[in-house]
Amino acid sequence: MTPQEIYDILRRDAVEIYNEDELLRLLQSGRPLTVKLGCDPSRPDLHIGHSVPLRKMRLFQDAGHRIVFLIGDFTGMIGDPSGRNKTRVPLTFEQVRENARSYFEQVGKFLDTEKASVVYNSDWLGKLNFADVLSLCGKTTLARVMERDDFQKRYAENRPIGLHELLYPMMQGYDSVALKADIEIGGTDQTFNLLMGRNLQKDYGQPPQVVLTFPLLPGLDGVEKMSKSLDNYIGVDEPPEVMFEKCMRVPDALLESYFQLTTDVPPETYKALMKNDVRAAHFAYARSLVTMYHGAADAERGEARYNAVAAGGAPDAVAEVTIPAGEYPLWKLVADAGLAASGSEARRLVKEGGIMAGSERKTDPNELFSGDAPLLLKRGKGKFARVVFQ
RNA sequence: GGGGGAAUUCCCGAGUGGCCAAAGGGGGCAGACUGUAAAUCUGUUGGCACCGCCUUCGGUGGUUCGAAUCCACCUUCCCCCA
Repeated sequence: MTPQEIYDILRRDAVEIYNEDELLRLLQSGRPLTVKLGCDPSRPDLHIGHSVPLRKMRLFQDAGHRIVFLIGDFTGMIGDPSGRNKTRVPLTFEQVRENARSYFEQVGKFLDTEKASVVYNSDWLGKLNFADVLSLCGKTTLARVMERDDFQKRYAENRPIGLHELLYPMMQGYDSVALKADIEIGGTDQTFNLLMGRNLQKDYGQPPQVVLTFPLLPGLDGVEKMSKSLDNYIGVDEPPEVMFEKCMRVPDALLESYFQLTTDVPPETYKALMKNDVRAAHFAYARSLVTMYHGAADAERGEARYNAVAAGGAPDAVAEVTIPAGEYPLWKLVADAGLAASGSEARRLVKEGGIMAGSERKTDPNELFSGDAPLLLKRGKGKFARVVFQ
């Protein structure tokens, strides 16, 4: 790809570029650029929302640039007591390294980890003394820091803002100084921090990095951004069947952005598809995404399973639970099969008509079953388990 | 430093001695309708082999036959004044 082609793709997918001319000039300069991406040192379960910036990193890597994953371990080790977030347990050095290792392993799905480097910001932030920190703080003002909309919001709502939190943007910005980053990419929620890096670099006499922000992928609920904790995600490590099914659940209104941000399907193709038949477009999306992460054979399997369940049947492969032979009330089986979190929930589900045993809808939680043959249970629209008596 | 408020179940938020497993809304789950979508309507939403019992209302002690509700201390947060 020529620098111009890379530039065009970036321009198409980025929300903002600060600024475009500098980016084009850098790309055309012919020298290998240092491209920075900041990573959270906590839970390293990657979902396809993460793939948005990672796919751009890949673009740079393929063009021979130096890509750097910056692990924000310094803040992670201090712990962030901010806002509503529950007690966030500070991570230990070992945990951070372990998380980073796992993160990197998953990143391998997107790019060549051999040719990428990983750095930890504790390496330099941990060495600053108080005078250094003060001098760093002197380079901005409270008003500037408070511009950030989440600070503003919290301030307006009388929610606490830790003094150290005000310094986070400074720390992140200083990372760019330490790395002499040419380009930094991130989600739109990082805009302020990324721009802080640009400012600080100028203050430290470096050429300011170009900042590229990319859209945050909305989650399957269509409201919040995709995240594991909100359970509205498609994980890159999920089994093909699950992935396929989740793809089919992507809200219609979001399918276009999912196509654009998470696949290589050309816009003309998916736009035409969506115009003709939204459901068919979902299938196309599911196929291309599952193929990307698992391969064509798995995509076919996922599709076959989806169709079987959609037609009212049961999939071939169902999780099996073995329990000792005997007589059990239905609710107990539902709970033991893992289809309900507790006995009470199992009872409720059965009463509400949410449970099928075999091909019959059951409504009496106390109906007894004993084990001559394995029993297939179905909860709701697509959760299955087979109970085997032994 | 002084004064005044607040902490409730997944979230927001009622409740100010027994009628409270705790109103209402959000979210979740399930049913109907569908495309295993959206919208809409309905039910449900602490646990327990469950018509009864057990544990929950920031923490620890106390008052009372009885406490989410009253008292003491503690913790955390917010507001006002300086």
